[in-house]
Amino acid sequence: MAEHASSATRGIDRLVEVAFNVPVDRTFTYLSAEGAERLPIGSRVVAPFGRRSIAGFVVGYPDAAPDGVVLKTITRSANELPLFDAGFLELARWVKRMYYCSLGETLAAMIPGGRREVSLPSIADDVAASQTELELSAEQASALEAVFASPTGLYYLYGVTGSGKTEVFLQAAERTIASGRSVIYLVPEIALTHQLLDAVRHRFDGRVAVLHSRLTPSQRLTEWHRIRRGEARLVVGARSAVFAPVGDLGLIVLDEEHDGSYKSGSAPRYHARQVAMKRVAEAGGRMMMGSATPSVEAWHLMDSGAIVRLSLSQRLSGGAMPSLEIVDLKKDPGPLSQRLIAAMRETHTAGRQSILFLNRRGFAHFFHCRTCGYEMRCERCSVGMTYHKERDLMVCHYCGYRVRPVSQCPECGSLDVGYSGFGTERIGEDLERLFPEWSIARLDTDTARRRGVLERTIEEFRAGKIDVLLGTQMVAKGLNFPGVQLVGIVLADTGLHMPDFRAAERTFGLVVQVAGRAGRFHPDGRVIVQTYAPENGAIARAVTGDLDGFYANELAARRELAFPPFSRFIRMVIRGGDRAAVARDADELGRRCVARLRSAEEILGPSECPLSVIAGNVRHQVIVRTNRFGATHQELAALLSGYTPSAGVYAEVDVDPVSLL
DNA sequence: AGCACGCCGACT
DNA sequence: GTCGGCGTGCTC
Repeated sequence: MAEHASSATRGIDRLVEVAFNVPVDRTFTYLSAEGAERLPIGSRVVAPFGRRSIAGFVVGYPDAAPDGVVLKTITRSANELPLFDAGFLELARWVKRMYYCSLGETLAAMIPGGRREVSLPSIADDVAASQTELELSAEQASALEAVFASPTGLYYLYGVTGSGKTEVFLQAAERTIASGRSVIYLVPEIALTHQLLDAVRHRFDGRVAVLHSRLTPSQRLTEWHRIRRGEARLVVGARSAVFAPVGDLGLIVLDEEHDGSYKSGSAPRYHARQVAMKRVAEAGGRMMMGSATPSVEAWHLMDSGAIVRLSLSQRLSGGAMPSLEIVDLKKDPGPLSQRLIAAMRETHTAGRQSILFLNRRGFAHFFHCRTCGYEMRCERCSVGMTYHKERDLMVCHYCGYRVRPVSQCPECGSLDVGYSGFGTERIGEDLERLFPEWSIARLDTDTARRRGVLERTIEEFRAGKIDVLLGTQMVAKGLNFPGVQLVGIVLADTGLHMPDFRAAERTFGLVVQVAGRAGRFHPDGRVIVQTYAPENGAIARAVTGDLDGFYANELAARRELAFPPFSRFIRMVIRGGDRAAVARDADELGRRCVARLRSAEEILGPSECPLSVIAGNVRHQVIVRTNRFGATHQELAALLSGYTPSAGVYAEVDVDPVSLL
């Protein structure tokens, strides 16, 4: 008692540890308001910080005040329940450590930013999706049984589009919830469609919380508290939903596991798959991944047995695998080959629909001078400018910089200039000219910019009011249209020549995924793949459906180069406006890495990034390759804690980078 | 990251 | 003479 009294007089009882969303790898000690209850872990508070007042999170109770500073007092605590508990905080500390950022930055990324709860948008009544459990095929049923044969483990539903992965996921979720535990169901943002949401809302009624991008921060907060209260037992959402504060986590579903959007592009640069694995391991739950085109890493883990491979080989609902044909654009020139045009005519005559896919926006990708070789590049980035005809602008797709098009070379004045490298806008124009009497719709971020266009176009296409749907990624993922017979990939090579070791994997995955859009509901689906590189292994194997061959070949190549999954990368990008300062800092960081990362296999660089300038920032990189990740990670943490770049220079650390551009 | 304080050029 | 450029330093 005496002890308690004396500590109270010294104010120990009032000390709270607060984490702020600032890139400073430490927390700060405050006094809670006099006479107030001690603030619980997970409280959001507002406190004076420097010369401003900002929100932070209570993360602990120091048992001593720091030396030499006058403590400030918490201004107020948000009038709400704590946002997280000790277990959640442990997860945040793990993420912070793994991805090298501050605790406050991590918590800010894990927790919705809303300040007050609000009512949620009402659910649409017009539901076409299946509302009841479907009968499982023998293959589906045995996959489900395999998952539930053990209380834990990592499983992979490997199966073509239309093989019924979703139904197995939903029934696994139902069984998990029935056993009293909770479920997190992750999908790429683009796959958060009405179809899926209607299905889960009707099957799981009031027990589901959906976290999608159209929610306001306040609406997210409302869902967050519903999850914390245990009201929602199934959480459906994109990447950040992996942090949903469910109690007694029994299952995480990670659909479309190969999708790059599971990796965060800003601090903390976490991968939802890694976080999910960590969470199920801690909770003693199961994890189910699924894709028709697993990442090479996941395939390797399946080969090794670390992930159980459950194959779904048959298409359901009368669908059959489409026929795939390759068109060599060197022999039947594009952008739209005679073969593809003929196939579109046949499809139209048969009263069916076509989808054309091209992963590049705009009209043309290069403006160049045939006299002096000039090529128009962005002033602020090291990439070419794309011509957008409708807007009559040259646009940089990295930073948005735009300039007026010119009709003569800005360097030598020659009039012998031209555009090359077609995008969706150009193909759209070609289609209008070729098929003037058809209804053609284009779907990319340029046309979908206006609100409602995306939904309306999809609806009209599904209703058969559109003959040809032309688009980028948007038309490639998650959408199923009963009337589609033909899918044309306008140029399969787009990502192939990127200076990135995952280029082949991405190209392969894209072709297989897009091809899966055809023949989903009919046995006569047809896919035409146009390419300048028909002999390329990734494209050839995608077209022949030789998935085993692709993975075996790709893994052999990665093993040869000692690239992931046979090693791990940690990438550091040093960027800033001052070229000399960036080069100097990158050299210094590289030297320190060589000296101190004794466990690393190799230090690559420092060198210029392939995209050497973005938005006026010069970019250099150091890539660490290691077979002893734990040791290297620890050595790097020590190194970074004593490293401060020059003013105006920033170092970004990316663990297991997805892109090396 | 903010937001200050800090020292050198073109304006009422 | 001031207003203001953004360099660098700190935040309990």
